[in-house]
Amino acid sequence: MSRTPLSRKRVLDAAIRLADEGGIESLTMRKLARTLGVEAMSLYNHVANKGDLVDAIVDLVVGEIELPSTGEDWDVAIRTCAISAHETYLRHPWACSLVMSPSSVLTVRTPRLKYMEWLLRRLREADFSAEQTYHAYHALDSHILGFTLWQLGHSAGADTIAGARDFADFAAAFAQELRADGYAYLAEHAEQHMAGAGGGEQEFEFGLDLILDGLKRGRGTG
Amino acid sequence: MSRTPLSRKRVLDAAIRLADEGGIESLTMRKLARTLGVEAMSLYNHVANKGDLVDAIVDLVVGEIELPSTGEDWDVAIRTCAISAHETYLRHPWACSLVMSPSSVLTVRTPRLKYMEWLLRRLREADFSAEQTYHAYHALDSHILGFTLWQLGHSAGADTIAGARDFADFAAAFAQELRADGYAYLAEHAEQHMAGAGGGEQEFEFGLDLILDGLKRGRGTG
DNA sequence: CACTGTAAGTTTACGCTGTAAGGCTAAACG
DNA sequence: CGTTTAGCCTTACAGCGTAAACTTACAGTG
Repeated sequence: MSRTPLSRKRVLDAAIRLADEGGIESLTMRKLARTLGVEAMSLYNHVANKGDLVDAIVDLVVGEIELPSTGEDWDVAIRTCAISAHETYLRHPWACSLVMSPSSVLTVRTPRLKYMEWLLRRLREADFSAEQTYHAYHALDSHILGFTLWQLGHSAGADTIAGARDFADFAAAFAQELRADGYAYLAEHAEQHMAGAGGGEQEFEFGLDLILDGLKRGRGTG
Repeated sequence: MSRTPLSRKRVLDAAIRLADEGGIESLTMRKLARTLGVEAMSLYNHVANKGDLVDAIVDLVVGEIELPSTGEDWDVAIRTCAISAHETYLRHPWACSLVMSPSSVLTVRTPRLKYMEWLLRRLREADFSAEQTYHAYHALDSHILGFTLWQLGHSAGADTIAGARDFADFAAAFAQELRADGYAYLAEHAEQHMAGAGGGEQEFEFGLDLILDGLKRGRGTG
């Protein structure tokens, strides 16, 4: 009967697929089981509970982030890593907020530890002081997660709009409405958003380079 | 009978109090009603549904952010605003992730619009180009929300630890364990975290100034 | 005064959630 | 062969958001 037997990997892969398609709130034990042709309770043979399941798929996602091997300069290595993280979180839009969400400071598992250790090591080996590294790490991680989450929030809405009607018309009408309500600068900003169809890579790298340049300038003086 | 009649304000205030105390996931229509001495369905006379309730309390929180009146220099005004936002989100730890969370790009209500418009206006009036303003806004907002969320996630765990046992002993043991597992730099980082008892203001302002300095340097050249 | 319309609160009910407890089946082992 | 055990299923429960219908209280009008 049981055609392909369940396994932790099969469960986790299906869970990621489900979350990628419908968002994390659509990931339900019953629904996940259904996509695997199984009953909900069977999942508990491979997963302790839903929290464990979620932690595990977040770890899988964090494991996708590229950590360039030693050899490249610290700044290009960190830049590559940050961009890879950004792309990874865009591929799995539900993961970003889970990585940041509370309740996960002592539940941190190895892929996350490896990521953190890698980033800290590259900074320290680039001759940043312990204190500078401490600050730099936070500035970088805040930007990676914060910006990506921000971008995800706003692209979710934009998709809805774009799919609904003629985009250009809608954008113009929306900006006009904002201006009528006295939000002139916001209207300008919204227009810039709707004009830049390519997504947020440019903005992401702008902020990233702001931080990296600031770090370079401060190195040695701390 | 009904001693103090319900009202939207009473409902929202109670909801904020509940979320402040037990986190957003502990905010339940039934529980909220109970704290108001009322049945769950009564709330729907003052609130369209739970989504509306949540949107409304997020707006109240965003409304707490200080937007310095014109008169101060743009950089100190924005710095004040960013720090006020940081403190506000620390006061209401559940709000930060909601502000960033998807589904809220066209649901944005006036307090959020006012905040965005204010920040964009200060930048444009400081002679940043439209494009620079676009990037600067994202860099700033990413840092404010991203860093705060990051800090909240990690302080939640720290609180648990601190309350549980002798803090210094625990911290030393934790760092030692990390080192034993080959995470030397991470151990150093953890020690820095546990040493800095004051919380994250210092780190927040470090990243903020990194961005503000970068913006100052780029102004006019774009 | 009675009559009526409306707003506010309650009751009941439905379909959803995560998961504890226990039963069934089939392969693995002595 | 009998027994153990791992994997899966069934049932059940408490809690969730909320639709629909019911009850109550009060304001306005004649």
